[in-house]
Amino acid sequence: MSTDSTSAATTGSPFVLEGRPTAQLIADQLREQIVQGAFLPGQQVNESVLAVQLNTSRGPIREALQRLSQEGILVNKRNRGVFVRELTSEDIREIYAVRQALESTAAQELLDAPPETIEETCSILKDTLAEMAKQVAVSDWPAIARLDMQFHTSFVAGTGNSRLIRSYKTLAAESRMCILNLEVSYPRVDVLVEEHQVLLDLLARRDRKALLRAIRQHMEKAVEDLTTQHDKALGA
Amino acid sequence: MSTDSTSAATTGSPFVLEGRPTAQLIADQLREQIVQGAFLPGQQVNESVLAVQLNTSRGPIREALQRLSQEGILVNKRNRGVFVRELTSEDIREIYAVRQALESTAAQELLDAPPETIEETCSILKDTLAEMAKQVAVSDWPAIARLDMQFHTSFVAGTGNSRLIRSYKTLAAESRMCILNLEVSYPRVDVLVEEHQVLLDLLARRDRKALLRAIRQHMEKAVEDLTTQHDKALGA
DNA sequence: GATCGGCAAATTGTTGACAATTTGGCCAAG
DNA sequence: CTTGGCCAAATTGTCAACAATTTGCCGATC
Repeated sequence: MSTDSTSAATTGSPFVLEGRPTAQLIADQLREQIVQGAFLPGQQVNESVLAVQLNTSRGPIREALQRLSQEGILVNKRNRGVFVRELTSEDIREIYAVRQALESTAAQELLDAPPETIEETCSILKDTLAEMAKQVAVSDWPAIARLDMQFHTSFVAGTGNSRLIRSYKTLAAESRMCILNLEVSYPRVDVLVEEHQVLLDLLARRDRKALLRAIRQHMEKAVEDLTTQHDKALGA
Repeated sequence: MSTDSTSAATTGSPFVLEGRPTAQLIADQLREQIVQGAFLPGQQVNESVLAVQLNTSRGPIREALQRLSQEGILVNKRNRGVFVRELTSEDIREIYAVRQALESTAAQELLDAPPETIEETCSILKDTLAEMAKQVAVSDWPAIARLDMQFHTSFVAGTGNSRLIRSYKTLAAESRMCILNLEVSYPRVDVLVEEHQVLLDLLARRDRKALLRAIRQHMEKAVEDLTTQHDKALGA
């Protein structure tokens, strides 16, 4: 914790987890921290210390951790504790295969939706993309990773299909964990913005076939980048 | 577990939730009961009574209920309780749209897998189908519904893609809740076996295109059946 | 010197009690 | 007769203490 500014803990402690849905809040907060790399893969997450850190008891913490375990970003070893999941190249392939399936479906549902739905989605995506470009300029990689997934999540959210969204969000969190480790090996981050811009344009133009192809290529490229990076780190 | 009858308690107690992963056990047990219709849609599920019925405390019960809430078969109203989810026609369309996406992906992954993987999957599917035919003969609808989803789940499981499987299992549970209400309006249950046999044959023949088409049609037909049934019940 | 057995520390799993909140009914006022 | 607020019951949300289990270490023995 400490100074990382942006979100989450913010500050430390003056406020005591305001709000109503407590365990959910903790889960969201933790997910954000994990996904941003505040906890290293394989690291143990201790219930008791979290309880005191967040100024609550182990009950809500436990619920939150269990939730994140079910989402797959934590693993629960019986009577041992929960640990931040370590993702293998195989995991990456799995995640992106499912993402491709869901996002392709989202594309089709979106294109069959009323025009105003498409337009509103495009508008949201445009804003996200603009923000991403801004962060690319200052090379804030965690922010870029966040906006990358926000783009895709908003895309899927445009369908309004709550099951699609629910399934996708889980994968989005896992993807952010992957992307985070990609930082060093990405020579030109601006291609990221371009790639997403292509997706947005194709949606706006309602070019179904090209959009589906672009999604597939986007995913395949990501797997390529992530696995090579991953294997390289492993070999080193 | 005796068939239905009263409900949960059944049992009474000869066995006390043996085993190791307790909360998970409770969740599985509850999911099975809910999905079999032991709890009616909209009905409240009380933590305390479950705790005494299952001879445990509220802690594990709570975890199990939260898990099922996250899966979507229960809904959690803050400070009110958890209730069995009531599915609308819109929900049905959502569920089957995602199922189609995931199952199509599973088909493609399976067809790209080594032959022995396909063969083993076919073998499992064949057994399930045989069992289904048996239950059709005696018109045990809950069993048929269970085997229906077991067929599809095994199909997806054949890919070995754990994310795919995880996402699909959730939808499978929701689907069973839908199918259960379909009983009365299904004049010829044997077409169910035939339909699944077609899917199995196409997988065995590795006919990619036809298999994908069959999956799409299977899902579309299901939505058709389920929504008309649902709307009829609503109108009545 | 290596290995097996037991011991202690740490962590999760479980439990029962207490607090907070929502809901429905009841009573009174208009 | 209707409407408004108050009160009580029921249920979940939270908490702190206790129990069970796993792990790694240390010493004794072969």
